[in-house]
Amino acid sequence: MALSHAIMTALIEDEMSGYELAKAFDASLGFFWHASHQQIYQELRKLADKGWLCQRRVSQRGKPDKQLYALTAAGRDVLDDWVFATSRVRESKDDLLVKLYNLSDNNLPHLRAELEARREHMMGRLFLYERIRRRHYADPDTLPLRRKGVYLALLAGIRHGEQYLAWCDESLRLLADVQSPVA
Amino acid sequence: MALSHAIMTALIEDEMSGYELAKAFDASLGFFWHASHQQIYQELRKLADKGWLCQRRVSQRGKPDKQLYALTAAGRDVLDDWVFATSRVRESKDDLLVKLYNLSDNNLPHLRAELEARREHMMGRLFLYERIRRRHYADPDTLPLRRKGVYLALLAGIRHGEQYLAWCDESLRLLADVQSPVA
DNA sequence: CTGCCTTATGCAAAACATTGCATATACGAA
DNA sequence: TTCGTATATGCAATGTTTTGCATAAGGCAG
Repeated sequence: MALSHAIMTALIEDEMSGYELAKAFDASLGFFWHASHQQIYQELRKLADKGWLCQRRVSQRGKPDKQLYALTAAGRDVLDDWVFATSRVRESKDDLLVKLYNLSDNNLPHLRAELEARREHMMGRLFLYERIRRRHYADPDTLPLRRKGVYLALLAGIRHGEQYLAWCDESLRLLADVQSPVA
Repeated sequence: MALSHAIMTALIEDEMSGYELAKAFDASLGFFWHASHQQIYQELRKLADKGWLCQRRVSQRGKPDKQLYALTAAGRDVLDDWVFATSRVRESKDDLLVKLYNLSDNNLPHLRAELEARREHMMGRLFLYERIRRRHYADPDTLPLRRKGVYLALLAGIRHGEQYLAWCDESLRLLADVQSPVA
């Protein structure tokens, strides 16, 4: 219901190939909307069939041909309408939280390790976010409107990351002084 | 790949019917793992077919019969093993963040309204979480181990909610003094 | 006694997502 | 010259999730 819209969103300013889109997703929109290249290629074709994107083949030197996709006027309209539809909140579906319901002496060390891993992962993610913020969004108030929106999405990622990190720490602290079962 | 595990997790302590499970999901695990009743019924049958759950029909007075499902030893083993599998992080897929990439003078009022709505929604959610916390998890350090895990999951929800609320406020602030386009 | 709500379960189809595989060109390193 | 990596696209099968519909009994309000 919305990968299509995420893809069209990525094409607002520039036409792109499936491959470039996959990269762009990894570097921006994909922070909150992951999509594999297979999904992207399939969706691109569907969107082109519907007339929301148009396609043109481009030859390149030293590289295979690529298919560039651009938003059509019809696609632009669909996207604009979609923004006005009310969207519901989706829960995040984190395995780790379900696993924590199963916490026992037996799996405690493993779950501690998973918490550590999440902590590391999120730390790396935060460094990346912060670098992007410093480079492109240092002064949010002066940004043009659309960039403010992008900034707020990034900020959501940053705030979420900070909070998640703090939660990992708090969790590890609570689980730190649990006694190992007596042998 | 993990709805099945969430369901088995919900059955660790008590046998339940599909209907009861759906309710339990809405009130606890469903905070981070939403599942509709159709999904639950389908999954329950699959799990029973695999021998991870066992089924028994119970007649009730003044109500239709219900199918109770309980975790088998095999199911218990599968669940235990699953906890040890490393789980990857899933991104949250929030429509609103994608919509913010489309921010314009045109949709600004609508997106502000959506932010307000999220704010209200999350506020209600937080009240609920806090009530549960105060009632059942007032003193985390003294909880038995498994309950500590459940508490940490709840805490993740609380921290996430607080952060989300703050982000909504920050976003509304940034978008508050944007000039309406001159007519 | 009619209509609506809650309890209780389910089918079928469609939409969406993941996994594994397959193909091809070109560049640089060993 | 072979191997790995990056570019570039795709099929097929499977698995997961959503949407829409259907059934049926009992309780309660008007």
